[in-house]
Amino acid sequence: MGRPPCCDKVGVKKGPWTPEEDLMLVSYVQEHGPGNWRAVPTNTGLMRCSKSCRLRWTNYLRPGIKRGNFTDQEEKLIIHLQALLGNRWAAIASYLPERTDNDIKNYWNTHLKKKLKKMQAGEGGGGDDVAAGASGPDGGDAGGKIGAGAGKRPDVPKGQWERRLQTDIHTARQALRDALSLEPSATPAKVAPPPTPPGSTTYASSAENIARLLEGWLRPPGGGSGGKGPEASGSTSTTATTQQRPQCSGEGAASASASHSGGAAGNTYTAAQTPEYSTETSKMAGSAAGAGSAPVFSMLESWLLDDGTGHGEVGLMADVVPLGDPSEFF
DNA sequence: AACCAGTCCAACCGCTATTTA
DNA sequence: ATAAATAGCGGTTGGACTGGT
Repeated sequence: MGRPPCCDKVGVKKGPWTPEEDLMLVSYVQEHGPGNWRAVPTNTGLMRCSKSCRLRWTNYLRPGIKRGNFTDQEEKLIIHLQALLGNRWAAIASYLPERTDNDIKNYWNTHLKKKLKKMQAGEGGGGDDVAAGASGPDGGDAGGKIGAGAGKRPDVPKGQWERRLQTDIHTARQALRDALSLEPSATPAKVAPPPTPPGSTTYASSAENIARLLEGWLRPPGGGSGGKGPEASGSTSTTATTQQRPQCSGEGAASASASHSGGAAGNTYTAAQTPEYSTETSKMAGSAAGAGSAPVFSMLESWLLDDGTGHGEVGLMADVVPLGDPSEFF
């Protein structure tokens, strides 16, 4: 009965992606758009399973992805959303359109978890407001999956859990308001896009990314500090190295003529054209989806900080957060 | 300079949810 | 109504990198 896992097929390549593969995938998606991942390997000739292609696109090649350091704002947002939603990284990521769920998850596991632990140890349980969320740093439902049974409670009527969710939203709003007001310089009403630290990399467009990748890839070995060519130890790590650490391939961003400041503007496949990217996030970010995080933060914050009761609280939540099993929230 | 332990992150794995035939 | 196929999510891991000794 059970279907065989797609990746069990023989001849399916695993491991790090090469720039060439990235290029193939990007050009395919530019032409056809994301989705129908099943067809991607066959149509592109990639020896990857569809799952791997989708993951590569959403976590790495998709336009508008910001990489590098998380800002304090983002950090606080993640902490509070995690307290509210648990480890539902995709839902949390919907509030941070420039970040992938994988990124947020990694950041949580490597940074924030420890940070909160330390803080809690230091506070002796008193609790900084940051950790004052519903379920604590690890989330009461951590690891829980929608419908995953283990921690599942008896069915709650939808109306009931929505009311409870709304109550939680009020709590979360209050907590977030507190957190955001801690920022001395950042007036909630207009939060400038987080300044990009010198070392961090903003992924303006996938085409640009690929251009940069290929630049490093095609460079004769010995040219750069990280310049092991394809022939050296296979292709592994070239991708990660060049992308994670742009300085390895020379000036990195400087080599890219594409519009860096305009986010995805320079890409032929704009964020607005990307269904996956445009659906939820564009509701918040509007037409400026690729222009940095400001619009997103502004809308979110204006919602969070809006004292006017009311209209559309649940609506926004329903728009932004895919509502799963209600029992996950309690 | 060499070694080692810790950190970080891209990618994989297994599962559930949703869609389709 | 049912089963199969596909998409998506969250947890985990492997390996490169970094900093300390």
